[in-house]
This record gives sequence, C-alpha cells and structure tokens, in this order.
Amino acid sequence: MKFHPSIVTSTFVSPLGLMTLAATSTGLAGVWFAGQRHHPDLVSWPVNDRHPVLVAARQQLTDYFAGRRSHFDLPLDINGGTLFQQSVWQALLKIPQGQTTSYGDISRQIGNPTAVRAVGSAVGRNPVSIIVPCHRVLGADGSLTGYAGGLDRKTALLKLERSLERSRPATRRTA
Amino acid sequence: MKFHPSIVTSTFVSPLGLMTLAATSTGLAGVWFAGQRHHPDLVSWPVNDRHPVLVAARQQLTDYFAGRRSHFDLPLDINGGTLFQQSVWQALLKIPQGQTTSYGDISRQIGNPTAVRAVGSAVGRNPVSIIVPCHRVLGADGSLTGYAGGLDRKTALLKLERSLERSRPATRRTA
DNA sequence: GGGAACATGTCCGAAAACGGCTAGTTGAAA
DNA sequence: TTTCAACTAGCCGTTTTCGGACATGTTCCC
Repeated sequence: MKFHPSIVTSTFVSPLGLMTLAATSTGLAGVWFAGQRHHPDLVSWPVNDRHPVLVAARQQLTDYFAGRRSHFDLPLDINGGTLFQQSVWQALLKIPQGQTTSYGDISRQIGNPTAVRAVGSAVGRNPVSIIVPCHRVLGADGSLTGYAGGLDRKTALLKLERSLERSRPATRRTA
Repeated sequence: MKFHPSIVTSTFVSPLGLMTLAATSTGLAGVWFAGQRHHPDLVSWPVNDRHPVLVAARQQLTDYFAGRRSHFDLPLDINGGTLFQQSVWQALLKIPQGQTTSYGDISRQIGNPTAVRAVGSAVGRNPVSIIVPCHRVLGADGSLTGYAGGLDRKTALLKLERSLERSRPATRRTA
C-alpha cells in the first residue's frame, strides 16, 4: 500500500495478538495482525490514537471479539489495489456473517471464472482484515487453504463467528 | 442412472417393504426396494401415481406377491448402463420363472466366459428388481452370495417363486 | 522486462481398488 | 477315502482416487 498523506495509525491488543489499525480522513484504511504477510511499512506512519474512526474501530473490534457484535459499521477507505483486487475485496464484503464461500465462487461472481488463483492472491492482500471478511473464503472442498495472518487465526475467527451465529436470535437463518 | 426428461415415479408397499417404481413414456424404467444399494436420487424425480405403466406394474407386482402371477407383461425401458451391463440384464430376462442360474453361466451366455466378477457387479446394478429377475442368480455352488436389496429379500423371492411353481398346473416342468 | 511464486479449481488420463465369482488346493476330521 | 471349510490366485468391468497440466492477475526479484 502506498503512503497516503493523511494516514494515521493506532495499535490494539486483541485476543489473537497485537493489531494495527490505519485510517485516512475518509475512513478505515487498514487492519493488520502483527506478523501478517503483505503488510506495509507500518513503522513510518504517524500514530494518532484519538482519530475518531480508529476509536470506533477499536471499540467495535473489542465487542466483536467479546461476542457482542457480529456486524461492523465503519466508513471504509480502501485506497490501493488494482481494479481486479478492488472487485475481489468488494465481493468479500458481500459474504454474510456466519457463512463461507470459496475462491471459485468469487471468481465466478466477479465475472472472471478462470481467474481462481488470482482471486487467491487478491484475497491474501486484503488490507482490512476481519472487517473485510477474507477469512470466510475456503477451498472448494471446505479446506482452510491459507490466511495471511496464519491459519490459527483464521480458524479462531470462523469459530467465533459460528458461535456468534448460534447465540443470535434465530431469525430466518439459512438452512 | 441418469436423469431422463420424461421420467416419473410412484411408490408401492410390498410385503418385503416399500418400493419405488419409475417409468418413462416408453416403459418401466426402474423398480427399487427401500434402502437398496446403487439406487439413484429418487427424491428429485416427479411423482405420478396414475402413469399407466406404473399402475399396471403395481397391479402385477401385487398379484405376484399374492401368488396369483408368475410372469410379468410390461413394456420395459432400461436406459442407463454400459453395453456390458445391458447384455447381462438381457440375459437375466431369459431365466425362466422358478429356475436359477449362476454368475458363471451368464458370463458364458454373453460370450465373455471369464468376466465372472464383472457379471456379479452388473447383476447388482440391475435397475428393475424382481421383473428383471436378478434374484435368480446364485453362486456356482448354489449359495446366495448377495443381493442389492438384502439377502433376506432374495431368499423370500426365491421361496415365493418355488411355491408359485408348485401350485401351478404341472405342465412339462423341467427336471 | 522476464520469470517465478502464490491462500485454487477444473479436466483428463492412468492406476488402483472394488465387487452379489470360481476353480483349484490344502489340511483336518469323520 | 471322502467331505468340507478355508484359503488362494486369477478373472474383468466399473468406480474412485491420484497426479499433472493448465488458466489468471499481481508482486517480487533479478
């Protein structure tokens, strides 16, 4: 991700380890786990723990990990990425909480059914972990296949979301 | 068995348990016991209890189980199956009521004398139970060996056919 | 710029496994 | 001897499994 003039960051201790959040004046621009692959040079960016978007994001993530929240309500500002990547990330946002999909499904959804591996790459570069739910993408046979933050975290997130789904009032749940 | 556009089904309660019948516009396409191995996805096929072939089949099967009928008179439309399987099923139709044969006999009859085990597989996939009399095939030593609907049913059918044979006017009985 | 590496999925051919078997052999018991 | 059960090695069409090849967009490293 390129340097953006107005970007600021803030860190956050989650049950799955340290996380770094980034925001521009427009909205949330990034969420990374410590040690995550493909993440930018965080150190050179200015810190602002009181940026309103970052404050809100920290709060919502805290609630999410505590099982008190299943949906996020935050302005997003996803700068970088090619057109292809943007379309993939948009598709990720449409995966409902508690459900999963496959790389092939996404490639078909974005109208590029053979670009399955490319989808894999693009999913892996998603800059906004958790909130853009790249962890809900599995292999066609349901296997975990990979996660930039490590498979352990992917497993933990899916487990958390399943339990969120169960504890939710059962209104028109699919299947 | 592949999906056939005009296929319809109907169920039937026999003394040996629930059965499902299937027919195309051409003729009877399938007869399966509940829980039988190798049977297709019956649930997805449309039901038509008044299809003339199915009505006739139900009636003739009822008479058969009641000991009032030893031969069937129904148009058959056996779609699926490889060339080999078709030849085996045709051979089954030639086994006379009240008699039995062996897998080896059939393999010789279809001109493939060493394909004995393959005959066994093919017999097991016969889609039209009872009417294509796969239950009349025993091991070379007279043992039961197997039946897709369960050995109990095979035994029962053979017993029924022996009694049919006995009660019939004794005209030129073999042996 | 060229080439390799990726959080995959589909297709196709080859190979192995799997049966509703059978004829032959072996070894123990009547 | 005879008989019988238990075991063996072939038999062969079908089904399942497995491995390789290929397609695709982007980044990274010469």
